[in-house]
Amino acid sequence: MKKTLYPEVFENPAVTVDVLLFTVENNQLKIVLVKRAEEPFRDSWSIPGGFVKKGENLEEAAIRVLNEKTGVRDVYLEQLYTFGEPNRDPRARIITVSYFALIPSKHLKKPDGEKIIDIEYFPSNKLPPLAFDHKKIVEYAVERLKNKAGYSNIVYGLLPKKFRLSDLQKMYEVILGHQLDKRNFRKRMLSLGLLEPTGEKDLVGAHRPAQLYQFKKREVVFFDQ
Amino acid sequence: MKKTLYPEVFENPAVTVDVLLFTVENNQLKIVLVKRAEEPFRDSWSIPGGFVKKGENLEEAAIRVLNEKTGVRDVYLEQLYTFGEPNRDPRARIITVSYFALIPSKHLKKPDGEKIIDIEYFPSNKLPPLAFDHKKIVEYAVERLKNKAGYSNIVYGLLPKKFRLSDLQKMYEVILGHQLDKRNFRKRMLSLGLLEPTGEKDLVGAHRPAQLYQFKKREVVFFDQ
DNA sequence: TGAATAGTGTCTTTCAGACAATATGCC
DNA sequence: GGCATATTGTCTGAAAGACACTATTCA
Repeated sequence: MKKTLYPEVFENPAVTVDVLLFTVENNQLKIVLVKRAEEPFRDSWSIPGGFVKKGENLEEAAIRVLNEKTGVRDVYLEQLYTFGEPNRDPRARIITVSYFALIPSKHLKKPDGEKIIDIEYFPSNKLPPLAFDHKKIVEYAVERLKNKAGYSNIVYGLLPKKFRLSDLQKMYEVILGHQLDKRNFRKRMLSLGLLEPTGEKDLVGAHRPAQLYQFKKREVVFFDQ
Repeated sequence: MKKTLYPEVFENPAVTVDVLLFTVENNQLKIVLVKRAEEPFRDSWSIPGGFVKKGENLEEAAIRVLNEKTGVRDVYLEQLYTFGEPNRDPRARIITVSYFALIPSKHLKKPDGEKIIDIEYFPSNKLPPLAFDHKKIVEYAVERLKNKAGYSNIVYGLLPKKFRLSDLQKMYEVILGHQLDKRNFRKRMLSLGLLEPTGEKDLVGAHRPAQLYQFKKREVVFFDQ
């Protein structure tokens, strides 16, 4: 079979980016979903996503789409996986490159667009029915997040600049889904050398004040890469 | 800005799959490259790849393309990363989903197509000039392979059905780029429970014959997922 | 018996995990 | 003093890493 130099345009699939935006709120790992305003799957919840534009690369597209749909800026995004089953979208062939990110829950804003978009956090283990193959994508992302958490400072995105070690521990506990020993957790976190004490103390509450820490670097460091 | 329900077709990028096919030969980690017969980058070496067809999913496309270009079948493929810089191909917007695989070096065959395609193994640390952004893709894949090797039986694909432990060790040494202690290696590999002795012995050479082993399961198991 | 590779065990160090008492500040 | 949270160290078991000698076959 002869292959044409230029692929037939009509065969080109559309390419989207989907952003899995996680947060921790009320001791639960939650994910941001938006309600679809159009068919197919009108009124179903879905992962915020959008088409990749001509001049932008995939990460730029993810950043733009995230901002348009959720108002969120300045987050660390990591490419997750590319889903491309031929019939995952009933309208047309749409291949989606998924990204994930973690943000503090208060960072979410409703976008300023002309129409109000329904946007909401859902506990990652109590999802509503989702459009397309989005259930599978969310489950894949949750799995990856749990695996990555143990070897990274990925939770950086979830915390304010200065935080208590007990805040940090709580984030890990929620993501991993189980409790951690306080002494072992502190030992390990501090030995990684990613944190530094700010010298400031948290003076809230009728109890001993906690040292506030911050991450030395803004970049997320992965230890398995 | 109003978003159309259906993306403008002319904006759709082409989507390809590229397969990074590694082997170990002469104690070197090598990768399969094909010489381009057409512009752009005519006569440059490149990663075997091809366009995703309408009815197939990404992995099916990778399997097909791999077979068409290299004659290789029945390999374990793993999705690696999706590259989508807008100008990575001078002809048009082409987004590529990369996969990688490992095969015994003898499995490579020149394809039976109408024209002879130049296809060759290159040591992964001595690459010729590559077309497009393929250098970056290969380097990314080599890095991932090294990181994965320690936690998986991914080298399964590199060995014949029955093999000596010293063969297995050699594969790891070549991929990781450094030597391993024989006793510690055997201790760890056998304790993982993935291998079983076949009872057969390798009677080649003027020395004590080696026990031949095989993997219990055909599936590649990753310990970090 | 010499050459070549197969096969094996111990010690040490390191890391993860279990576990409980003291410290500090506010009321 | 009572309450609430912060902070700290030891022991144990498991796994990783350093390290050297014996076993088997063939020429």
